[in-house]
Amino acid sequence: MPTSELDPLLTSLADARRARRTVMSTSADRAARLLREQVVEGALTSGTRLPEVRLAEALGVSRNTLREALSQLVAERVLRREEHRGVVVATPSVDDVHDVYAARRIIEPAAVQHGVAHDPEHLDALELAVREGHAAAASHDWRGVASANQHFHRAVVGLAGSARLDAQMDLLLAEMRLFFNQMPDPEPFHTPYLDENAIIAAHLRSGRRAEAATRLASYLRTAEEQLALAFTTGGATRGR
Amino acid sequence: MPTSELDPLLTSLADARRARRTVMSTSADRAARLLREQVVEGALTSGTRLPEVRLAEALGVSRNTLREALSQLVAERVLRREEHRGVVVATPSVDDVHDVYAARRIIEPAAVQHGVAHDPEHLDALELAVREGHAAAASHDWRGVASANQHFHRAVVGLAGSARLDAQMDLLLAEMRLFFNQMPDPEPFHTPYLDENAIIAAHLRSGRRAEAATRLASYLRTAEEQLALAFTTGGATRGR
DNA sequence: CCGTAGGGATTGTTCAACAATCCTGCAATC
DNA sequence: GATTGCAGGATTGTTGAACAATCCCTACGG
Repeated sequence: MPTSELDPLLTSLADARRARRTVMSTSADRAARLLREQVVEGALTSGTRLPEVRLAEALGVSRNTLREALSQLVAERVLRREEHRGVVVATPSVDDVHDVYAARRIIEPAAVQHGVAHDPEHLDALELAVREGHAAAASHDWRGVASANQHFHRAVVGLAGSARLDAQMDLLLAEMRLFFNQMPDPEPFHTPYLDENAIIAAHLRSGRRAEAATRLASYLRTAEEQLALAFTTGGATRGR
Repeated sequence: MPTSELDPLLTSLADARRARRTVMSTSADRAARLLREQVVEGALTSGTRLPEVRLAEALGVSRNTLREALSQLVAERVLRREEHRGVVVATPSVDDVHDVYAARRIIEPAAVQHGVAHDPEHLDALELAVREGHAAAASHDWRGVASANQHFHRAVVGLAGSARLDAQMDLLLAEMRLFFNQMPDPEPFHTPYLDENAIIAAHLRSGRRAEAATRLASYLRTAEEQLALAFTTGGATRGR
């Protein structure tokens, strides 16, 4: 290939173009992103039905493109489609809690112990999430603590160095938000794990992977128990 | 609840109804399932564009419902959408190979070692896949060997006991099919791993999880190298 | 050889419609 | 009084046609 010098320029332009694309994107994608955001942020509590016509005009798109967005979100498990009854925000049960944690207990400790991307960049992301969590806790912002916690676990999976695994983890974390939004009193659930995160990050910074992995594993076990307990006893507000 | 005796009948009916729903399903879902099948079975080689009009009339659905199906499949990464250019069967690169294997190297050994569903049922599934592979090899059906291999690894992940992880693994295995379909000579790639599968299954039947996990880990490492090698030197037929 | 204008094809998106299905309320019945 | 039957309305599933925006290719001109 004789063309040599301008190659970097070409690729950078292609990148920019792709970036603008992802910013602009299509109407369906934009609608999907908005809806996903609303669901994950808890603005739409689980179980609420989403009528297509109202939703479409609220988003300023036609019903058909809205349905494309909905298909996308249903495939991501963020929404559930019940035939001829409409799409609803998923209403997870305690079984879903166990299923999600079964997956997390497999993925996260393994990423810590056998990940191939334990570079400074990812370790920085871990510690950044820890600091973010402490800051949010200082101002009694439990929602911020929850966000920071999720950022921490996303960073944990990032250590594996697989974009596909990262995407999968994002889906799992989105479902976690649904769990939280369904709990009666989510606040005390998050704070205890702040210190645990800090310890794990420190272990990893020093290269003590095994310790970090076992710590994370037991961490996840207790978190699962607590969450399941809150679901059964606390009478999580099931969909009517 | 005083109503007691007919409760089982009620639940069984509800189950049947749900089952029929998943069988019949909607047009969009059916189209999506057909397309996914075609892609995974290798009938549609990677890189081929899928024009909406022709595809729609081939499937006997309108363009709008087809687009719903396509949105679904794009969300599943089975297809890739390039704006204003159409959806194409994903054309994986070497980077994708490494990414997929990074995920598998995290998930599979961990499922073997720390899975919570090592019950007879799942172990039977493992051994069934082993036998299926040997049978296919006996009749020199390399495609059958590949299928059996995938069934084996799906069963491995099944040991984790997480439906979500299973679904994720199905996606990864579908991408593996794309890799194979792109290789010039896939036959000799699959057969060497038959014995390896048998050994791992035997280890697990005897409860020797650690041995099975390490064996599987090194297995995946060499498989990744071989596949990457075939991609770079073999001149995998990139999109025209 | 390089750029460029034009035309055809394909995608993104909307609108309007219709059948099928679901939900709600009310009347009729045992 | 609770259940059944039955309209009527609302919502979903699906279609067909249309149009602008964009891409791809080709032929033309410098």
